[in-house]
Amino acid sequence: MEFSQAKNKFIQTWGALGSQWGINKTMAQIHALLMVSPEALSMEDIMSELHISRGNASMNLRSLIDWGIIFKEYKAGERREYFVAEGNIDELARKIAKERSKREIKPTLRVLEEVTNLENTDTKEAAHFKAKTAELYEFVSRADSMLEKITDYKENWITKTILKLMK
Amino acid sequence: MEFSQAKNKFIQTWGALGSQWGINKTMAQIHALLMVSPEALSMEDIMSELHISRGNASMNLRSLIDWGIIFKEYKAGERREYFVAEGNIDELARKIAKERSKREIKPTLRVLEEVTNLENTDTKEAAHFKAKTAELYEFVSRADSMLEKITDYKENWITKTILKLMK
DNA sequence: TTGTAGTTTCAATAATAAATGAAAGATTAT
DNA sequence: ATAATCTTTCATTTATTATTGAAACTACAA
Repeated sequence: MEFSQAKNKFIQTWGALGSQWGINKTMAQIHALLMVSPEALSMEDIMSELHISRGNASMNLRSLIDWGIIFKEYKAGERREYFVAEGNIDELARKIAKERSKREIKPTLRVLEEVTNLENTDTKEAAHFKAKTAELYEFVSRADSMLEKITDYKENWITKTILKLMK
Repeated sequence: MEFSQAKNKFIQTWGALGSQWGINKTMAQIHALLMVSPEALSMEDIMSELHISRGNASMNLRSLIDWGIIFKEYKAGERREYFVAEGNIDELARKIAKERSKREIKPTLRVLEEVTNLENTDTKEAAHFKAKTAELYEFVSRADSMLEKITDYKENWITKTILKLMK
């Protein structure tokens, strides 16, 4: 396979994966492009490589920066901004996990906690509801804290230890 | 809070969470409804509780069955079908993890493997590309196998062990 | 075999989400 | 100041995804 073909395939695949995970396609593609670029790229570079508009590029670059997985870079004597991706993949995973936890899991936990505090458990339905949501709360909370712990070890020795444990 | 309010809030929240994870809203809502229902529900029940059409209900029930997280139930002497959710939450998580791995992670791994096999690494770009995709392959592959191992232990002792280890 | 009670399919429509591009904002150089 | 270069915003358009509903299909009962 040609380099340009391989690169394109990688960007498309990463974009598709993004969509399935609730991240918009372009955002994932820009990230893919920056990951495999040895040099920082300008907005123009990104627009022309991915055939997207200025507005689209601008907005998605901002989102990626908000997520903390790409950074701005300035070149001496140049006004234009350049962008690079987080280079360390463990760190990338850590940031994504943290962000999704903050945006999705934590709010869900708050709702679960709220609805499981239902006082009135007269009916069979209400009692079952309370039990199930409590169980769900426990589970989600446990999973979230596991994820947090696994990803918080930057050196990632714990991951290796776990894998060894489970051989 | 009233039971019916709490129930509604839970269903809405679960639906919203689903969308963010690439699962359609109705599918997640049906699942939420069945999870908190002590009795099996018919398609009619689901349609009227969620105010959705027959076609929508039928299609999403099928998807949920394909995922293995809800089941059909037949009542003696009744022609109509009833549905119940997987009751065990660990088992639910295991099935979801397995399904997403099969549908998304495994295909991604195949592409990563393919593109990283690029022969020609003359240019700096190509060399960097090969290195990055290889690194990504290693990472995704490691994460996938961890997930598999964690969720495969039905009794889940390993999860508890890990949490203890990381205190 | 016809009717009844149910389920599935799928083309049409509606709802949602993403992308465009032109105008407005910044920032630096002259 | 004014121009030049670059970035951001956001109303509009376009693309994607979900939903509807009516017809086709299935299985059983009379």
